Amino acid sequence: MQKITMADVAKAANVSKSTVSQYLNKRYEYMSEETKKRIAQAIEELGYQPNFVARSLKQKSTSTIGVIVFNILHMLTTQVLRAIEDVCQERDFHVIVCNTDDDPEKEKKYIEMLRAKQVDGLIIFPTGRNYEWYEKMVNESFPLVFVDRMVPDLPVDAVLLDNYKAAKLAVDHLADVGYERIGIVTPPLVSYNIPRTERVEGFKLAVKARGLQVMDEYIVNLEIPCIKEGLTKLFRSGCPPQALFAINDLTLMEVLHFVQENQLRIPHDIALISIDDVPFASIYTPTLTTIAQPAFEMGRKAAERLFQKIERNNEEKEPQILRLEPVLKKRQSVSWRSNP
Amino acid sequence: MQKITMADVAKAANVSKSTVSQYLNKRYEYMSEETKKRIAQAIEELGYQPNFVARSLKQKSTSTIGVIVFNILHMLTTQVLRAIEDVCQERDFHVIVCNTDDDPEKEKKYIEMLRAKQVDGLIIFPTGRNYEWYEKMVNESFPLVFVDRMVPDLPVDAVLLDNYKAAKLAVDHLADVGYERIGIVTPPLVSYNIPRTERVEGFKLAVKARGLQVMDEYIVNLEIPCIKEGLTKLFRSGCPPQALFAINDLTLMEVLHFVQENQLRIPHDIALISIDDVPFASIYTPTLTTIAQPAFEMGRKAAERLFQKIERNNEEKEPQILRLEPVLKKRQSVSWRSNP
DNA sequence: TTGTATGCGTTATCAC
DNA sequence: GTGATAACGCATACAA
Repeated sequence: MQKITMADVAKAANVSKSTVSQYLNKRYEYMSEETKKRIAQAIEELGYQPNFVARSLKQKSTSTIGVIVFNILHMLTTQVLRAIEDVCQERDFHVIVCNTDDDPEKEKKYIEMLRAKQVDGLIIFPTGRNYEWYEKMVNESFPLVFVDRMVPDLPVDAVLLDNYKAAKLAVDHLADVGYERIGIVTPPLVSYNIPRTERVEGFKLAVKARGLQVMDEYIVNLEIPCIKEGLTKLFRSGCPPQALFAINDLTLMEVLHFVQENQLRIPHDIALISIDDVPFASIYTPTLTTIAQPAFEMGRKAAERLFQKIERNNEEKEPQILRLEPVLKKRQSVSWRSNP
Repeated sequence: MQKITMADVAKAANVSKSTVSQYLNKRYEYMSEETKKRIAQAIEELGYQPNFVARSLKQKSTSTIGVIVFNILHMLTTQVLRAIEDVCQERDFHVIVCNTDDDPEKEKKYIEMLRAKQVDGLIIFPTGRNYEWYEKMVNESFPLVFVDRMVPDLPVDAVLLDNYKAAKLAVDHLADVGYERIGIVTPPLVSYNIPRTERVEGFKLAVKARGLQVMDEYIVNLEIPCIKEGLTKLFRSGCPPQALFAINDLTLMEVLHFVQENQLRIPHDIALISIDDVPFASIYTPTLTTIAQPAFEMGRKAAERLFQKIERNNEEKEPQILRLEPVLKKRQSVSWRSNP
């Protein structure tokens, strides 16, 4: 089963390779109907399939982009990916997906390999810990867009949630219905993880803006497996929070486990709000109040921005940080609380 | 910022291109330390990055596989993808992910384009409706593995759930604890969707094997948006089922919505079991009894099988249909029911 | 141990 | 309108 090439088609149709190439690229202008037919027939008979690799080599463009994510298992990632795929589909581009487990070494390797494979652009959910590599791409003005996280001091386009607004939305909603002692649950705060930092920061600002107290012990920042224990301690203390704000879906899961194990009633014993509109929010009992990230919009915007850069590579626009609007989904896990 | 090529490196290091090529491919055997150093230095100074496309053209291998799925948003898909990615990572392969929305036209186009891009193999969650294209790949003995679904009468390796066993597991568990009137909920049965068909078939067999009655009106097969309505009708009828078996996560969601809207109590009013171990199974109230698919194993097995075919392309083994074991996760949504 | 020549399958530039 | 011919960047057989 050796491959049929353009040369074979040319021979079969009694024309030259160049003519076949013209035909394939629809440069019909100066081509006789006769030859067109003969070529079409030869292609058909031989079952010729163009070799895109050769074409890519010549044209210096692969119609392929790379997407490097830190965890493909996150809902957000999947949805963003889906949106990116849709945009690519419209343009006959393909997507190479790579998973880093938030490991900078893997990220570095992927960046290197994908660039070696000559992808036309890269969308990255960055670990945030490969500054030189990001910078290198910027310097070469290689098409690059960050998603979900951004890297400070680096002029790279990024599409992410407006985390401050999301936190404010949560706090304001809780405060509006009468909650005063509000806790927040998050994985550890690390400098390179911007969303976490921003959400906690936004939380503090919003609490203060409401004239409420920011209680340090209400800020639970622990590795995922330790969260339940941390919450247990907090709730055994004298004055536990009346409401918890879970910073993302994974922490929400831990909070729910905690609630279940301790037979707490939502929202009576503890009100709950979280970022990420988990799929079971509307079927949980009670239904869960969440703050949805516009995941598809994030993916679409990121992809569109990337294609802008791919298509007119020259015009060096200012890097643009898109902060998309969170959406409050009011459900039952937060409800009116009369003041004591 | 024009590209640095091997020729540039060769010139800078004062050697020929071939020597550089040797160096890059670690064919050090007959190379003097001196030249090695010079080449290494030249590469470093020029910031040379190999062009993998050119290499691929020459070697007829791209170190890239394609994965065509029908819905990347399904948990199962994501998990399988993740496992595939892990296997590929070990081998320095990359994965191009394509999403078909279960549309055969899109699938066809993707198969064509990915083959044009010279991927070394393909893992497909098939729509089941591109028989000729699948067959073409088989005839050319192009490395191909199906996942989740299989296509009857086509000698293609496939990795899927043992759907019969899964259905039997569900029915037996329900029967063991005393349920007799068992219903099943599924999207429409169509010939090309093997898992659905097998699960319903397996359900019927298992019910009969238990000496129970297969009631046609207990087999709810409707488009997802119609399921709630169908269930409503069923439960208004004289003799509704005591337990429901949801065939996958999407139908489960509909069943849960139905349950919630009608304020039914699980498992008192209706017991529930479903295939797909949804992430909220253990935090739902009550916790949900499910039958887990070994998603990671599926992905890993599929990828390993594909690499076997890629590596020793010749040996034409009999196609192998791997049916993986479902795992019953007993939780609270099914519990002892005393016979009336 | 290193260099030369050739080819991988296309596309692009010119002649004809 | 169509056909030579030369790239594209790398790998490899063979020569030196």
